Amino acid sequence: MPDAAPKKPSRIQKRNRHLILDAALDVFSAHGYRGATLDQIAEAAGLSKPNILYYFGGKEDIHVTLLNQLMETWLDPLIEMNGEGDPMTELLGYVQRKLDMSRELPRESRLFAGEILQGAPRMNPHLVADLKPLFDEKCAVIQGWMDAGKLASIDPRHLLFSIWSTTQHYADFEAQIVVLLSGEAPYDTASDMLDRMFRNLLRPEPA
Amino acid sequence: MPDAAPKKPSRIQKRNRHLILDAALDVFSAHGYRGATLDQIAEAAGLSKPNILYYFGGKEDIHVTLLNQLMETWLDPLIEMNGEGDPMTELLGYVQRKLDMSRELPRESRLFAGEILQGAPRMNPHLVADLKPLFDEKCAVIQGWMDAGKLASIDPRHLLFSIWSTTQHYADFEAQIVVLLSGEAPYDTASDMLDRMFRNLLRPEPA
DNA sequence: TCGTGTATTTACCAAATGGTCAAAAGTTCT
DNA sequence: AGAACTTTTGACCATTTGGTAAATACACGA
Repeated sequence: MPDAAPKKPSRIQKRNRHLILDAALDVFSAHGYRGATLDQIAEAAGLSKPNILYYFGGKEDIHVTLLNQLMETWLDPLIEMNGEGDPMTELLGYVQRKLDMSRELPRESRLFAGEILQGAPRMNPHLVADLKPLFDEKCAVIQGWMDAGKLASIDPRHLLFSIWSTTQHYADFEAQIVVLLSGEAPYDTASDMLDRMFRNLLRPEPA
Repeated sequence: MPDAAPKKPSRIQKRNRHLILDAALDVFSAHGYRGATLDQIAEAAGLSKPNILYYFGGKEDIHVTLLNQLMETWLDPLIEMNGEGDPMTELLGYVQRKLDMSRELPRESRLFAGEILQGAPRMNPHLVADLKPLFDEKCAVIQGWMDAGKLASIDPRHLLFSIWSTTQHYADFEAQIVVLLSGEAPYDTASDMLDRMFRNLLRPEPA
Protein backbone atom coordinates (compact mmCIF):
# COMPACT_ATOMS: atom_id res chain seq x y z
CA MET A 1 0.00 0.00 0.00
CA PRO A 2 1.97 2.93 -1.27
CA ASP A 3 -0.57 5.48 -0.07
CA ALA A 4 -0.30 7.19 3.27
CA ALA A 5 -1.96 4.72 5.61
CA PRO A 6 -5.49 6.15 6.02
CA LYS A 7 -6.20 4.39 9.33
CA LYS A 8 -9.72 4.03 10.50
CA PRO A 9 -11.15 7.22 12.04
CA SER A 10 -11.83 7.09 15.76
CA ARG A 11 -15.25 7.58 17.24
CA ILE A 12 -14.39 11.14 18.22
CA GLN A 13 -13.03 11.89 14.80
CA LYS A 14 -16.16 10.74 13.09
CA ARG A 15 -18.39 12.67 15.45
CA ASN A 16 -16.41 15.88 15.18
CA ARG A 17 -15.95 15.83 11.43
CA HIS A 18 -19.67 15.35 11.12
CA LEU A 19 -20.34 18.17 13.57
CA ILE A 20 -18.07 20.49 11.66
CA LEU A 21 -19.53 19.66 8.26
CA ASP A 22 -23.04 20.18 9.51
CA ALA A 23 -22.13 23.52 11.06
CA ALA A 24 -20.26 24.52 7.92
CA LEU A 25 -23.29 23.67 5.79
CA ASP A 26 -25.34 26.03 7.92
CA VAL A 27 -22.85 28.84 7.65
CA PHE A 28 -21.76 28.44 4.03
CA SER A 29 -25.32 28.11 2.76
CA ALA A 30 -26.39 31.18 4.69
CA HIS A 31 -23.49 33.49 3.85
CA GLY A 32 -21.65 32.03 0.87
CA TYR A 33 -18.05 30.90 0.80
CA ARG A 34 -16.44 34.25 1.35
CA GLY A 35 -19.10 35.43 3.75
CA ALA A 36 -18.57 32.49 6.06
CA THR A 37 -15.83 32.64 8.69
CA LEU A 38 -14.04 29.86 10.50
CA ASP A 39 -15.09 31.44 13.77
CA GLN A 40 -18.75 31.20 12.82
CA ILE A 41 -18.32 27.57 11.85
CA ALA A 42 -16.43 26.86 15.05
CA GLU A 43 -19.11 28.52 17.12
CA ALA A 44 -21.90 26.64 15.35
CA ALA A 45 -20.05 23.37 15.77
CA GLY A 46 -19.32 24.01 19.43
CA LEU A 47 -15.58 23.64 18.89
CA SER A 48 -12.62 26.00 18.94
CA LYS A 49 -11.18 27.31 15.72
CA PRO A 50 -7.81 25.58 16.03
CA ASN A 51 -9.64 22.40 16.83
CA ILE A 52 -11.48 22.67 13.57
CA LEU A 53 -8.21 23.09 11.76
CA TYR A 54 -7.08 19.92 13.43
CA TYR A 55 -9.75 18.04 11.49
CA PHE A 56 -9.63 19.91 8.20
CA GLY A 57 -6.81 21.45 6.24
CA GLY A 58 -8.52 24.82 6.09
CA LYS A 59 -11.60 26.71 5.10
CA GLU A 60 -11.39 25.65 1.48
CA ASP A 61 -10.93 22.02 2.46
CA ILE A 62 -14.19 22.11 4.41
CA HIS A 63 -16.03 23.73 1.54
CA VAL A 64 -14.72 21.28 -1.01
CA THR A 65 -15.56 18.31 1.21
CA LEU A 66 -19.09 19.61 1.49
CA LEU A 67 -19.37 20.09 -2.25
CA ASN A 68 -18.10 16.59 -2.96
CA GLN A 69 -20.61 15.03 -0.62
CA LEU A 70 -23.33 17.17 -2.07
CA MET A 71 -22.72 16.14 -5.65
CA GLU A 72 -23.71 12.55 -4.92
CA THR A 73 -26.91 13.55 -3.18
CA TRP A 74 -27.66 15.90 -6.00
CA LEU A 75 -27.36 13.38 -8.80
CA ASP A 76 -29.33 10.67 -7.01
CA PRO A 77 -32.88 11.60 -8.06
CA LEU A 78 -31.83 11.84 -11.69
CA ILE A 79 -30.01 8.51 -11.55
CA GLU A 80 -33.18 6.94 -10.24
CA MET A 81 -35.08 7.93 -13.35
CA ASN A 82 -35.46 4.59 -15.03
CA GLY A 83 -35.24 4.28 -18.81
CA GLU A 84 -37.32 1.09 -18.71
CA GLY A 85 -40.24 2.58 -16.82
CA ASP A 86 -43.27 4.45 -18.09
CA PRO A 87 -41.99 7.75 -19.47
CA MET A 88 -44.63 10.07 -18.03
CA THR A 89 -44.50 8.37 -14.64
CA GLU A 90 -40.73 8.47 -14.54
CA LEU A 91 -40.48 12.13 -15.43
CA LEU A 92 -43.23 13.31 -13.13
CA GLY A 93 -41.71 11.18 -10.39
CA TYR A 94 -38.41 12.89 -10.96
CA VAL A 95 -40.08 16.27 -10.62
CA GLN A 96 -41.55 15.26 -7.28
CA ARG A 97 -38.29 13.84 -5.98
CA LYS A 98 -36.53 17.04 -6.91
CA LEU A 99 -39.18 19.11 -5.19
CA ASP A 100 -38.86 16.93 -2.10
CA MET A 101 -35.16 17.63 -2.08
CA SER A 102 -35.82 21.36 -1.95
CA ARG A 103 -38.16 20.84 0.94
CA GLU A 104 -35.92 18.54 2.90
CA LEU A 105 -32.46 19.78 2.00
CA PRO A 106 -32.78 23.53 1.50
CA ARG A 107 -29.31 24.22 2.88
CA GLU A 108 -27.76 21.89 0.37
CA SER A 109 -29.75 23.49 -2.42
CA ARG A 110 -28.57 26.94 -1.45
CA LEU A 111 -24.97 25.83 -1.09
CA PHE A 112 -25.10 24.45 -4.59
CA ALA A 113 -26.85 27.51 -5.98
CA GLY A 114 -24.33 29.86 -4.41
CA GLU A 115 -21.45 27.95 -5.87
CA ILE A 116 -22.92 27.96 -9.38
CA LEU A 117 -24.00 31.58 -9.09
CA GLN A 118 -20.40 32.60 -8.59
CA GLY A 119 -19.21 30.70 -11.60
CA ALA A 120 -18.64 27.32 -9.91
CA PRO A 121 -15.02 28.18 -9.04
CA ARG A 122 -14.59 25.04 -6.96
CA MET A 123 -17.13 22.81 -8.63
CA ASN A 124 -16.47 23.08 -12.32
CA PRO A 125 -14.44 19.86 -12.44
CA HIS A 126 -17.34 18.02 -10.83
CA LEU A 127 -19.81 19.43 -13.29
CA VAL A 128 -17.72 18.28 -16.20
CA ALA A 129 -16.74 14.91 -14.77
CA ASP A 130 -19.95 13.85 -13.02
CA LEU A 131 -22.95 15.92 -14.01
CA LYS A 132 -22.30 16.30 -17.73
CA PRO A 133 -22.11 12.56 -18.54
CA LEU A 134 -25.22 11.79 -16.53
CA PHE A 135 -26.97 14.72 -18.16
CA ASP A 136 -26.12 13.49 -21.64
CA GLU A 137 -27.17 9.96 -20.81
CA LYS A 138 -30.54 10.99 -19.42
CA CYS A 139 -31.17 13.40 -22.27
CA ALA A 140 -30.69 10.49 -24.65
CA VAL A 141 -33.18 8.41 -22.66
CA ILE A 142 -35.76 11.18 -22.78
CA GLN A 143 -35.14 11.75 -26.46
CA GLY A 144 -35.74 8.04 -26.98
CA TRP A 145 -39.11 8.28 -25.26
CA MET A 146 -40.05 11.19 -27.45
CA ASP A 147 -38.94 9.50 -30.63
CA ALA A 148 -41.10 6.54 -29.66
CA GLY A 149 -44.07 8.88 -29.44
CA LYS A 150 -44.51 8.37 -25.72
CA LEU A 151 -43.98 12.04 -24.95
CA ALA A 152 -44.37 15.33 -26.77
CA SER A 153 -41.17 16.38 -28.48
CA ILE A 154 -39.31 18.96 -26.40
CA ASP A 155 -35.62 19.71 -26.21
CA PRO A 156 -34.70 17.36 -23.33
CA ARG A 157 -31.91 19.65 -22.15
CA HIS A 158 -34.21 22.57 -21.61
CA LEU A 159 -36.81 20.27 -20.16
CA LEU A 160 -34.35 19.28 -17.46
CA PHE A 161 -33.37 22.92 -16.90
CA SER A 162 -36.99 23.82 -16.33
CA ILE A 163 -37.44 20.97 -13.85
CA TRP A 164 -34.37 22.00 -11.92
CA SER A 165 -35.21 25.68 -11.87
CA THR A 166 -38.85 25.35 -10.84
CA THR A 167 -38.14 22.91 -8.04
CA GLN A 168 -34.96 24.45 -6.64
CA HIS A 169 -36.59 27.86 -6.69
CA TYR A 170 -38.56 26.99 -3.57
CA ALA A 171 -35.37 26.45 -1.58
CA ASP A 172 -33.09 29.03 -3.18
CA PHE A 173 -35.56 31.92 -3.19
CA GLU A 174 -37.23 31.00 0.06
CA ALA A 175 -36.69 34.47 1.50
CA GLN A 176 -38.74 35.95 -1.32
CA ILE A 177 -41.41 33.29 -1.21
CA VAL A 178 -41.94 33.75 2.50
CA VAL A 179 -42.69 37.41 1.89
CA LEU A 180 -44.96 36.87 -1.10
CA LEU A 181 -46.97 34.03 0.43
CA SER A 182 -47.01 35.69 3.85
CA GLY A 183 -45.39 32.64 5.32
CA GLU A 184 -47.95 30.19 3.97
CA ALA A 185 -46.42 26.76 3.26
CA PRO A 186 -45.72 26.52 -0.47
CA TYR A 187 -44.89 22.90 -1.08
CA ASP A 188 -48.27 21.22 -1.33
CA THR A 189 -49.60 23.72 -3.82
CA ALA A 190 -46.32 23.72 -5.69
CA SER A 191 -46.45 19.96 -6.00
CA ASP A 192 -49.86 20.03 -7.69
CA MET A 193 -48.94 22.92 -9.91
CA LEU A 194 -45.68 21.36 -11.15
CA ASP A 195 -47.29 18.01 -11.74
CA ARG A 196 -49.89 19.67 -13.89
CA MET A 197 -47.41 21.86 -15.72
CA PHE A 198 -45.11 19.06 -16.79
CA ARG A 199 -47.98 16.67 -17.50
CA ASN A 200 -49.47 19.17 -19.94
CA LEU A 201 -46.13 19.93 -21.47
CA LEU A 202 -45.22 16.30 -22.03
CA ARG A 203 -48.57 14.81 -23.03
CA PRO A 204 -48.08 13.54 -26.58
CA GLU A 205 -50.28 15.19 -29.19
CA PRO A 206 -53.07 12.94 -30.34
CA ALA A 207 -52.16 11.99 -33.90
CA MET B 1 -36.22 73.96 2.27
CA PRO B 2 -35.39 72.20 5.48
CA ASP B 3 -33.54 69.36 3.74
CA ALA B 4 -29.84 69.43 3.14
CA ALA B 5 -29.62 71.22 -0.20
CA PRO B 6 -29.09 68.36 -2.68
CA LYS B 7 -27.49 70.53 -5.37
CA LYS B 8 -27.24 69.25 -8.87
CA PRO B 9 -24.43 66.75 -9.41
CA SER B 10 -21.55 67.94 -11.58
CA ARG B 11 -20.60 66.26 -14.81
CA ILE B 12 -17.68 64.54 -13.11
CA GLN B 13 -19.85 63.39 -10.26
CA LYS B 14 -22.35 61.82 -12.59
CA ARG B 15 -19.67 60.11 -14.64
CA ASN B 16 -17.80 58.73 -11.64
CA ARG B 17 -20.82 57.56 -9.72
CA HIS B 18 -21.89 55.71 -12.83
CA LEU B 19 -18.45 54.22 -13.30
CA ILE B 20 -18.38 53.03 -9.72
CA LEU B 21 -21.85 51.49 -9.82
CA ASP B 22 -21.07 49.66 -13.02
CA ALA B 23 -17.83 48.32 -11.61
CA ALA B 24 -19.56 47.37 -8.38
CA LEU B 25 -22.23 45.50 -10.30
CA ASP B 26 -19.50 43.46 -11.95
CA VAL B 27 -17.79 42.67 -8.69
CA PHE B 28 -20.81 42.14 -6.46
CA SER B 29 -22.59 39.92 -8.96
CA ALA B 30 -19.48 37.83 -9.45
CA HIS B 31 -18.43 37.40 -5.83
CA GLY B 32 -21.39 38.32 -3.64
CA TYR B 33 -21.53 41.11 -1.10
CA ARG B 34 -19.00 39.74 1.31
CA GLY B 35 -16.77 38.36 -1.42
CA ALA B 36 -16.41 41.73 -3.10
CA THR B 37 -13.74 44.15 -1.89
CA LEU B 38 -13.53 47.90 -2.26
CA ASP B 39 -10.13 47.44 -3.87
CA GLN B 40 -11.62 45.23 -6.57
CA ILE B 41 -14.34 47.75 -7.22
CA ALA B 42 -11.84 50.60 -7.29
CA GLU B 43 -9.63 48.71 -9.71
CA ALA B 44 -12.54 47.85 -11.98
CA ALA B 45 -13.73 51.45 -11.93
CA GLY B 46 -10.26 52.82 -12.59
CA LEU B 47 -10.33 54.96 -9.46
CA SER B 48 -8.53 54.89 -6.14
CA LYS B 49 -10.22 53.45 -3.09
CA PRO B 50 -10.41 56.72 -1.14
CA ASN B 51 -11.81 58.34 -4.23
CA ILE B 52 -14.61 55.81 -4.26
CA LEU B 53 -15.36 56.60 -0.65
CA TYR B 54 -15.59 60.22 -1.67
CA TYR B 55 -18.62 59.36 -3.79
CA PHE B 56 -20.25 56.75 -1.59
CA GLY B 57 -20.58 56.40 2.15
CA GLY B 58 -19.09 52.93 2.13
CA LYS B 59 -19.33 49.43 0.76
CA GLU B 60 -22.83 48.91 2.03
CA ASP B 61 -23.97 52.21 0.57
CA ILE B 62 -22.83 51.12 -2.88
CA HIS B 63 -24.56 47.79 -2.55
CA VAL B 64 -27.81 49.32 -1.36
CA THR B 65 -27.76 51.90 -4.14
CA LEU B 66 -27.36 49.11 -6.66
CA LEU B 67 -30.20 47.14 -5.12
CA ASN B 68 -32.51 50.15 -5.15
CA GLN B 69 -31.84 50.83 -8.81
CA LEU B 70 -32.28 47.17 -9.59
CA MET B 71 -35.69 46.88 -7.99
CA GLU B 72 -37.21 49.27 -10.50
CA THR B 73 -35.74 47.45 -13.46
CA TRP B 74 -36.87 44.21 -11.99
CA LEU B 75 -40.51 45.12 -11.57
CA ASP B 76 -40.84 46.74 -14.98
CA PRO B 77 -41.73 43.70 -17.10
CA LEU B 78 -44.41 42.66 -14.63
CA ILE B 79 -45.85 46.18 -14.50
CA GLU B 80 -46.13 46.13 -18.27
CA MET B 81 -48.43 43.12 -18.15
CA ASN B 82 -51.71 44.73 -19.04
CA GLY B 83 -54.95 43.59 -17.43
CA GLU B 84 -56.93 44.87 -20.41
CA GLY B 85 -55.02 42.90 -23.03
CA ASP B 86 -55.50 39.35 -24.24
CA PRO B 87 -54.62 37.07 -21.33
CA MET B 88 -52.58 34.48 -23.18
CA THR B 89 -50.71 37.13 -25.17
CA GLU B 90 -49.98 39.16 -22.07
CA LEU B 91 -48.68 36.24 -20.06
CA LEU B 92 -46.57 34.76 -22.83
CA GLY B 93 -45.25 38.24 -23.55
CA TYR B 94 -44.26 38.57 -19.93
CA VAL B 95 -42.38 35.28 -20.12
CA GLN B 96 -40.44 36.52 -23.12
CA ARG B 97 -39.63 39.88 -21.54
CA LYS B 98 -38.36 38.12 -18.46
CA LEU B 99 -36.23 35.81 -20.54
CA ASP B 100 -34.85 38.81 -22.41
CA MET B 101 -33.86 40.34 -19.11
CA SER B 102 -31.83 37.26 -18.24
CA ARG B 103 -30.09 37.50 -21.57
CA GLU B 104 -29.39 41.19 -21.45
CA LEU B 105 -28.92 41.83 -17.75
CA PRO B 106 -27.30 38.69 -16.34
CA ARG B 107 -25.26 40.64 -13.81
CA GLU B 108 -28.37 42.23 -12.39
CA SER B 109 -30.09 38.86 -12.24
CA ARG B 110 -27.20 37.35 -10.32
CA LEU B 111 -26.95 40.29 -7.96
CA PHE B 112 -30.61 39.86 -7.14
CA ALA B 113 -30.33 36.10 -6.82
CA GLY B 114 -27.36 36.36 -4.48
CA GLU B 115 -29.18 38.78 -2.25
CA ILE B 116 -32.27 36.59 -1.99
CA LEU B 117 -30.22 33.43 -1.59
CA GLN B 118 -28.67 34.86 1.57
CA GLY B 119 -32.01 35.74 3.05
CA ALA B 120 -32.40 39.20 1.50
CA PRO B 121 -30.65 40.93 4.43
CA ARG B 122 -30.61 44.29 2.67
CA MET B 123 -33.61 43.88 0.42
CA ASN B 124 -36.36 42.58 2.62
CA PRO B 125 -37.95 46.02 3.07
CA HIS B 126 -38.07 46.42 -0.70
CA LEU B 127 -39.69 43.05 -1.15
CA VAL B 128 -42.38 43.92 1.34
CA ALA B 129 -42.93 47.50 0.23
CA ASP B 130 -42.57 47.21 -3.56
CA LEU B 131 -42.71 43.64 -4.79
CA LYS B 132 -45.46 42.27 -2.57
CA PRO B 133 -48.14 44.81 -3.53
CA LEU B 134 -47.39 44.45 -7.21
CA PHE B 135 -47.39 40.69 -6.84
CA ASP B 136 -50.78 40.70 -5.16
CA GLU B 137 -52.21 43.05 -7.73
CA LYS B 138 -51.04 40.99 -10.70
CA CYS B 139 -52.14 37.75 -9.08
CA ALA B 140 -55.62 39.23 -8.83
CA VAL B 141 -55.53 40.18 -12.51
CA ILE B 142 -54.50 36.68 -13.50
CA GLN B 143 -57.11 35.15 -11.23
CA GLY B 144 -59.67 37.37 -12.97
CA TRP B 145 -58.64 36.01 -16.33
CA MET B 146 -58.98 32.47 -15.06
CA ASP B 147 -62.36 33.08 -13.50
CA ALA B 148 -63.53 34.46 -16.84
CA GLY B 149 -62.52 31.19 -18.46
CA LYS B 150 -59.81 32.78 -20.56
CA LEU B 151 -57.07 30.67 -19.02
CA ALA B 152 -56.81 27.32 -17.28
CA SER B 153 -57.13 27.62 -13.53
CA ILE B 154 -53.74 27.56 -11.86
CA ASP B 155 -52.60 29.12 -8.62
CA PRO B 156 -51.38 32.47 -9.99
CA ARG B 157 -48.71 32.80 -7.31
CA HIS B 158 -47.03 29.57 -8.26
CA LEU B 159 -47.50 30.40 -11.90
CA LEU B 160 -45.45 33.55 -11.39
CA PHE B 161 -42.83 31.62 -9.41
CA SER B 162 -42.45 29.19 -12.27
CA ILE B 163 -42.04 32.01 -14.77
CA TRP B 164 -39.41 33.69 -12.66
CA SER B 165 -37.47 30.54 -11.94
CA THR B 166 -37.38 29.18 -15.46
CA THR B 167 -36.31 32.46 -17.02
CA GLN B 168 -33.83 33.63 -14.39
CA HIS B 169 -32.25 30.19 -14.36
CA TYR B 170 -30.47 30.98 -17.63
CA ALA B 171 -28.64 33.90 -16.05
CA ASP B 172 -28.18 32.63 -12.50
CA PHE B 173 -26.99 29.14 -13.40
CA GLU B 174 -25.08 30.16 -16.48
CA ALA B 175 -21.90 28.46 -15.28
CA GLN B 176 -23.72 25.15 -15.21
CA ILE B 177 -25.50 25.68 -18.49
CA VAL B 178 -22.30 26.50 -20.28
CA VAL B 179 -20.89 23.14 -19.23
CA LEU B 180 -23.99 21.12 -20.05
CA LEU B 181 -24.62 22.72 -23.44
CA SER B 182 -20.90 22.81 -24.25
CA GLY B 183 -21.12 26.53 -24.75
CA GLU B 184 -23.98 26.40 -27.23
CA ALA B 185 -26.21 29.50 -27.01
CA PRO B 186 -29.30 28.59 -24.97
CA TYR B 187 -31.66 31.49 -25.46
CA ASP B 188 -33.32 30.77 -28.78
CA THR B 189 -34.18 27.21 -27.86
CA ALA B 190 -35.20 28.29 -24.37
CA SER B 191 -37.54 30.86 -25.83
CA ASP B 192 -39.42 28.28 -27.91
CA MET B 193 -39.51 25.81 -25.10
CA LEU B 194 -40.87 28.24 -22.52
CA ASP B 195 -43.47 29.59 -24.89
CA ARG B 196 -44.72 26.09 -25.47
CA MET B 197 -44.62 25.14 -21.84
CA PHE B 198 -46.68 28.05 -20.60
CA ARG B 199 -49.02 27.96 -23.58
CA ASN B 200 -49.89 24.34 -22.81
CA LEU B 201 -50.21 25.03 -19.13
CA LEU B 202 -52.53 27.99 -19.57
CA ARG B 203 -54.67 26.87 -22.49
CA PRO B 204 -58.21 26.70 -21.11
CA GLU B 205 -59.80 23.25 -21.15
CA PRO B 206 -62.41 22.96 -23.84
CA ALA B 207 -65.70 22.77 -21.94
C1' DT C 1 -2.27 2.46 36.25
C1' DC C 2 0.61 4.15 33.27
C1' DG C 3 2.51 5.46 28.85
C1' DT C 4 1.50 6.74 24.25
C1' DG C 5 -0.87 8.70 20.75
C1' DT C 6 -5.09 11.65 20.21
C1' DA C 7 -7.64 15.99 21.11
C1' DT C 8 -7.95 20.54 22.65
C1' DT C 9 -6.65 24.98 24.10
C1' DT C 10 -4.00 29.33 24.74
C1' DA C 11 -1.44 32.70 22.71
C1' DC C 12 -0.09 34.40 18.74
C1' DC C 13 0.83 36.14 13.67
C1' DA C 14 0.65 38.12 8.91
C1' DA C 15 -2.29 39.52 5.43
C1' DA C 16 -6.43 41.56 3.93
C1' DT C 17 -9.90 44.86 4.33
C1' DG C 18 -13.07 48.80 5.29
C1' DG C 19 -12.31 53.14 6.36
C1' DT C 20 -10.06 58.01 7.76
C1' DC C 21 -7.51 62.38 7.19
C1' DA C 22 -5.01 66.07 5.66
C1' DA C 23 -2.56 67.67 1.95
C1' DA C 24 -2.20 68.20 -3.06
C1' DA C 25 -4.10 68.75 -7.66
C1' DG C 26 -7.80 70.20 -10.65
C1' DT C 27 -11.94 72.98 -12.03
C1' DT C 28 -14.67 76.75 -12.45
C1' DC C 29 -16.30 81.21 -12.26
C1' DT C 30 -15.45 86.14 -11.93
C1' DA D 1 -5.08 85.51 -12.92
C1' DG D 2 -6.79 84.12 -8.58
C1' DA D 3 -10.24 82.96 -5.02
C1' DA D 4 -13.30 79.22 -3.91
C1' DC D 5 -14.71 75.04 -4.78
C1' DT D 6 -14.43 70.12 -6.03
C1' DT D 7 -11.77 66.04 -6.76
C1' DT D 8 -7.89 62.99 -6.02
C1' DT D 9 -4.16 61.01 -3.66
C1' DG D 10 -0.71 58.98 -0.28
C1' DA D 11 -0.04 57.59 4.18
C1' DC D 12 -2.14 55.56 7.75
C1' DC D 13 -5.19 52.78 11.14
C1' DA D 14 -8.15 49.32 13.61
C1' DT D 15 -10.38 45.11 12.92
C1' DT D 16 -11.20 40.88 11.05
C1' DT D 17 -9.72 36.64 9.49
C1' DG D 18 -7.33 32.36 8.04
C1' DG D 19 -3.90 30.04 9.94
C1' DT D 20 0.23 28.30 13.19
C1' DA D 21 3.00 26.51 17.27
C1' DA D 22 3.66 24.79 21.46
C1' DA D 23 1.91 23.35 25.53
C1' DT D 24 -1.80 20.94 27.99
C1' DA D 25 -5.62 17.69 28.77
C1' DC D 26 -7.59 13.48 27.51
C1' DA D 27 -8.66 8.57 25.95
C1' DC D 28 -7.44 4.00 25.72
C1' DG D 29 -4.96 -0.34 25.23
C1' DA D 30 -1.24 -3.08 27.57
